[in-house]
Amino acid sequence: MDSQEIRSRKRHRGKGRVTLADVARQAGVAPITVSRALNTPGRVSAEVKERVDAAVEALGYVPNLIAGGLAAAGTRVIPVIVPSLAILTFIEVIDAIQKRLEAAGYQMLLATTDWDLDREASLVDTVLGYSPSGVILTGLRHRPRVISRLRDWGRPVVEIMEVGDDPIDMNVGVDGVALGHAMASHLLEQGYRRIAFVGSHLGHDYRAAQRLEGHQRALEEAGAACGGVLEYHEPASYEVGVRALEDVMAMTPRPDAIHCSNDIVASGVLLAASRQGIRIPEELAVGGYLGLPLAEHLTPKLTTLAVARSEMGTQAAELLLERLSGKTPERPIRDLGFTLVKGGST
Amino acid sequence: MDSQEIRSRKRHRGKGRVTLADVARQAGVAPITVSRALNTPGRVSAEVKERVDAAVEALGYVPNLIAGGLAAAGTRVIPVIVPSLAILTFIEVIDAIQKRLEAAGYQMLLATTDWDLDREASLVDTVLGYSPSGVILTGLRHRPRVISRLRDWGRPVVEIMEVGDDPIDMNVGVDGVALGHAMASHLLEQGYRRIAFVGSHLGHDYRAAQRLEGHQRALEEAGAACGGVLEYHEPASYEVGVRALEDVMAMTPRPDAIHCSNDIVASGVLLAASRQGIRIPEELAVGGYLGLPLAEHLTPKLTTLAVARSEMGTQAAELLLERLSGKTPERPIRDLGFTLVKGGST
DNA sequence: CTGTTAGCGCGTTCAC
DNA sequence: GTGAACGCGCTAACAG
Repeated sequence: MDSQEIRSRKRHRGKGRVTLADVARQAGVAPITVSRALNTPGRVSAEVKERVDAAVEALGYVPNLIAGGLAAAGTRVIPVIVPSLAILTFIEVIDAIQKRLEAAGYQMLLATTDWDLDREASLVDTVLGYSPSGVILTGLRHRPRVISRLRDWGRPVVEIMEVGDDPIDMNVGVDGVALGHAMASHLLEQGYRRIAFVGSHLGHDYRAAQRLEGHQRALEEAGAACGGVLEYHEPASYEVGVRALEDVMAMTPRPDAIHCSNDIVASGVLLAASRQGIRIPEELAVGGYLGLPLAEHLTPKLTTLAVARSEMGTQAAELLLERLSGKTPERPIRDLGFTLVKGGST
Repeated sequence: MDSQEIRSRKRHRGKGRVTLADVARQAGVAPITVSRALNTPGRVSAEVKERVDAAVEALGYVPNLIAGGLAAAGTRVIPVIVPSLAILTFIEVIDAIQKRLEAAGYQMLLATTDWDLDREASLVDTVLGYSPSGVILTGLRHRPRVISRLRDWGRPVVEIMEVGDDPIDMNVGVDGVALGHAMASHLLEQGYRRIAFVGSHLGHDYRAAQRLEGHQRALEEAGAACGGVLEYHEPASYEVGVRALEDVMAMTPRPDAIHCSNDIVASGVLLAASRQGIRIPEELAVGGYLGLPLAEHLTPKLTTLAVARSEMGTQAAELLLERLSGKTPERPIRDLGFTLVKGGST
C-alpha cells in the first residue's frame, strides 16, 4: 500500500524538494542506481543512464549535497581561511582558488581570522564540522591543536603564502625572509646606504616580520648601518604609506631609501611624494612587494618583488584536487619564488 | 586511558570524530538532551547543562553541522553570489558581509558567476543543495528560474548592489541610473560640454550600462551633445583607463571631460595623465564612481560618487540575520544612495 | 551491472 | 524536564 509513503513524506515539512527517490521512481530503478548513474556513470548501463538523465531533467532534480556529505563524509566544500579580505594581497589568491575549485565542482567557504591564531583554531574546528573535502589555510604557524587535528584528519590540506619544510600536508608559497633579503640587497646594490624599513601590522602579520628579518640580515651582511624601522600598528593601507613618508622625511639623518612591507604602503608613499613634489628616487628610493597591478601605473613605476599570487592560488587548488582524485601530487611543497621588477622608484 | 572507546563503529570507517552520542554517554544522558543543552539551554536543568558542558569540553566535541543541517534543514551557511572577485568593488561588500555573518556564527560560501546569468542560475541550484540558511546575490536581474525557485524557497534572500521595487525578497543597493545621472549633471554644472563616457564590460555588467543610461539622460535633459561612448569589452582595470585616455586624446573634436564607469578605470586615466603630463582638469576632467580608497590619494584627487559599500554588506547581512532570528525587518528594500566627493579632477 | 540493507549524526515528533 | 523512536537524503557495503 502507498498510504505509508504518503505519510512519510509529510513528516517533516516536506519542502517539496525533488529527491533522489523521486527520480528513481520516475526512472523505474532503485535509488542507489540513480546515485551511481549520477556519480559514477561508468558503472551503469548506457540505457539506464539515459533513463535516469531523462528523469532528472523532467523533475528538475538537484542533489542535496548535505545528505551526500553525511552519508559519504565529504561535501565538496573547501574552506579557505585567510587573515583578512581587506588586504589586496589575498584577493587574487582567493580569486584563483575559487575559479579553479568551482571549475571542478567544489565550492569555497571563506573565513577570516583577523590575524588571530586562536580565532583560526576555532574556525578550523567550525569548518571541519561541515565535513569539507579539504582545507586551505594561510601560513605555516598555527596553534598546536590545529596542526594535530588537521594531520589526523586524513584529508588534503594546503598551507599557502609561506613555504617551509614541515607543512601539515601540502604547501605552496614563497620564502618571506628571502623576499626581505632580496629587496634590501637590491637597494644596497643601487648604492643606497640609509635604508629604512616601513612595517605595517608586524605584530600580527608575522610574514611581514619575516621580510623585516631578511632586510636586517642583508644589511648586516653588507656591514650597512640600519636606517631605522618604522612600525605602524594597523593593517597596510595607502594611508600608512602617507604617514610613513611624513615620518621618514622628518628623521635625522634622513634615510635615502625606504623598504616597505608591501606594495600598498609603498604606493601610498609614492602617491604622497608625487603630491608633495618629493623627487623619487633622487631624494628617496622606494621598494615594495607583491607586484600589485597598481605598481606599474605609478610615476615612477614602483620597484617591487612580484609574487605570482594567481599562480599560487591555482596551484594550491590543483594540489588539493589532485589528492581528491586519488593521485599523489609530485612536489607537494612548492616554493614559487619571486621576481624583481625594477621600476624607476629605486 | 579513556580514548580507545571510540572504536565502536566499524561499518563506515569511523574517523574517530566525537559525536553527540559520545558526549551523551560521557554525561550520562540521552543524545537528545545534549542537543537541547547545546541549542536551547533554557529547556534543561542547570545541573544537566553543566554536566553536558563538561563532557563537551573533556571530549573536544565539535557539532557536525552537516548532520544538523540534514535533520533540521539549515546549515548556517550563507552563499554569496557575485560576478567576480577581481573587481575591487565587490571585495569591500563581501568583506563586510563576511564579518557580520561570522560574528553571528554563520559561514559565507562564496561563488562567482563571471557575469553570466546562466551560470548564476546553475550556481543557485548548486548552493541550494547545501540547505543554506539564506542567500545573498548580486543585482536584480536573474533568470526566471532563479526568481521562482528562491521565491518558493521560503528562506531569506537579499539582492545587493542595485535597488528596485520588486526584489525576490529583500534588497539593499543603489540606483545605477541615478548614479550616472548625477555624475553627468555634475560635469555639466562644472561647465564641461563634450563629455565622453568610458565603459568597461557594459555588455556583461548591466549595472555599468545603467550608469551610462543615466549619463545619456542627463545630457539630453541639458540639451548637451553626446561626447561619445568608448566601450571596452573586458573587466575594469587601470589598463583600460590608460587605453581610454589614449583613445580620448585622439578623438576630434576632443572631449573636455570623461565620465568613467568606475573608479578603477578613472584611476587608470588619472595615473596615465600624470605620467604623460596631461593637465587635469584643465585639459580633461575625470569623474568616477564608488569611492575607492585610492581615489583620494591621487593627484589631483578623483571626483567620485562614493557608495557605502561596507555599509551595504553589513546591512545585507543584518537583514538576513534579522529574518533568521524570526523578526520582520523594517524597510526590507533599502536604497543607500551616494555622495558626491568633489576632488580636483573635475 | 543492479538491488537490498543499514546507517552517516542530528533534531523533530510525541510520549513519559 | 527528559527520553524513544523515527527519518532528513544519500551512499558504502555487500549481495545476486
